[in-house]
Amino acid sequence: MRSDAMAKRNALVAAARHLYADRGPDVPFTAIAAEAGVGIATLYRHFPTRSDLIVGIIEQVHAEILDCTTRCGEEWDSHPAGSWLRFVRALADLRLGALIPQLALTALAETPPEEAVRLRGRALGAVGRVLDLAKTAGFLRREITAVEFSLGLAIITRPLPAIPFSDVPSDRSWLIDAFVRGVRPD
Amino acid sequence: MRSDAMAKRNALVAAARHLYADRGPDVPFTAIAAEAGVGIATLYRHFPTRSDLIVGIIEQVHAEILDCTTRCGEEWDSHPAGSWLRFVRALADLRLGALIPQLALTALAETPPEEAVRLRGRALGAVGRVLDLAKTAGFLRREITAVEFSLGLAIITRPLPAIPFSDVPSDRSWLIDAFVRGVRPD
DNA sequence: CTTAAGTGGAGGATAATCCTCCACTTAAGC
DNA sequence: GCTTAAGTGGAGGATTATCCTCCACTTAAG
Repeated sequence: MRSDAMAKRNALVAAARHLYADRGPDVPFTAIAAEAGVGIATLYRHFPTRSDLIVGIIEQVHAEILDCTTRCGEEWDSHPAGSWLRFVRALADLRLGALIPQLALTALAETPPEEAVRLRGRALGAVGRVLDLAKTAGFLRREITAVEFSLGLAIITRPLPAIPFSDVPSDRSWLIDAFVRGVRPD
Repeated sequence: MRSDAMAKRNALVAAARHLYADRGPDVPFTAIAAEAGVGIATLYRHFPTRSDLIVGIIEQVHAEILDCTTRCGEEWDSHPAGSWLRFVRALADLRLGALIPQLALTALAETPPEEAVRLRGRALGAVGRVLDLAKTAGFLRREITAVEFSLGLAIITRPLPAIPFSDVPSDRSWLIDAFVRGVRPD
C-alpha cells in the first residue's frame, strides 16, 4: 500500500471514530470523508461498507484496551489501589460508550464480521484478568463479570446528544467515581 | 373534546413513548400512528409537530415523577432506608434515559416549548426535596445536585440498541444498586 | 520519466418520510 | 331516531437525504 494511501486510511478511521461519537451511528459517508479531508471515493476504496469502517475502529480501540490492561498489570504490584483507579479511568477515557450503536450495527450485519468478534473476545479476556486482580485485592465484588463491568463503564460514558440546558453538567467523572465506589464489596 | 378523541390522544402518547424508547428519536410518524392503532391524520390533528408530541410525553412523565416523590415523602418517616431505595428504583423504572434524545430535540427546537421547561423545573424541585431528606439521613453525598442525580439515573437506564451478543446481560438492576452504593458518603 | 496505484467529487438512482386533502364515520345533544 | 359538527383514515405528491458509481486527473515510487 502506498504511503499516502495508508495515511488517508488512518485519517478516515480517526474521523469516523470522532464523528460516530459525536453524531451517532447515522453519520453520512460524505461527512466522514470531509472530516478526514479526503474525497468520498477514497472512503469507499478503503472501506467498501460501513461494517469495514467499524471494524477498523474496533481494531484501534482494541489496541488501546490492551494498552490499558498491560500498563495496569505492570504497575499493579507496587500500587494496587492507584493502579486500579487509573485503570478504570483510562478505560472510561476510551469512551467505549460511543461504540455501542456501532457494535450493534456490526453484530446485526448480514455477515457478522468475525474479526470484530475475535477482537472483542481478546479484549474481554484482558480486562477479565485485571478484574481478577481487583477482586483479590478487595476492590471489586466477585460476582461482577468482565462483560458487565465493561458494559457498565460503556453505559456511563456513552455520549449524550447536545442538551442545551445550561444546568446540565458535562463532566462525568463524578459518575465514574461513584461507579468505582459502587462496585466495591461492602 | 369528544371522548373518543381523548382516548386516541392518550393512545398516541403511550405509543410514542414506547416507540421512542424502543427505536430512538427518528421513529416515523406512520409507525407511531400504527402502534396506536389510528390513522396519520389523527396524529397530526392532535400533535401538529413532533415537539407537541414530545411535550405530551413529558407531561405524562412529569406526573409520574411527582407520584414517586410524593409517595416517598409520605413513607419517609417510618422507613427512611426502605423509602430511599424504593424511590431510586421507582425513578429508574420510569426509564428517564429513553427521553434523553427527545429532550435534546425539544430543547433544540426553534421555539423551545416553555411548557416543557416549566415541567422540568417542577420535577427537579420535587426530586431535590427528596434528595435533601436523603442527604440528612446520610444516604447521599451532599455535593450531588438534583440535576446530576437525575441525569446519572437517566444515563444508566438509557435503552441500548439491541446488541445480539448472547453474553450481554439485559438486566441492569445491579448497575442501579451500584449507583445507590456509589452515591453514599464514605 | 514512467506507470499503476490512488484520488476527487459530480450526479443519477434509490429510499424514506413528511404532511395535505377530502370523502367518510361517529359521538352527543335534542 | 336524527342532525351536525367534530373527528378520522390513508392515498399520494412533494421534498429531502444518502448512497455509490464512474472516469478523468494526480502522485508516489522505482
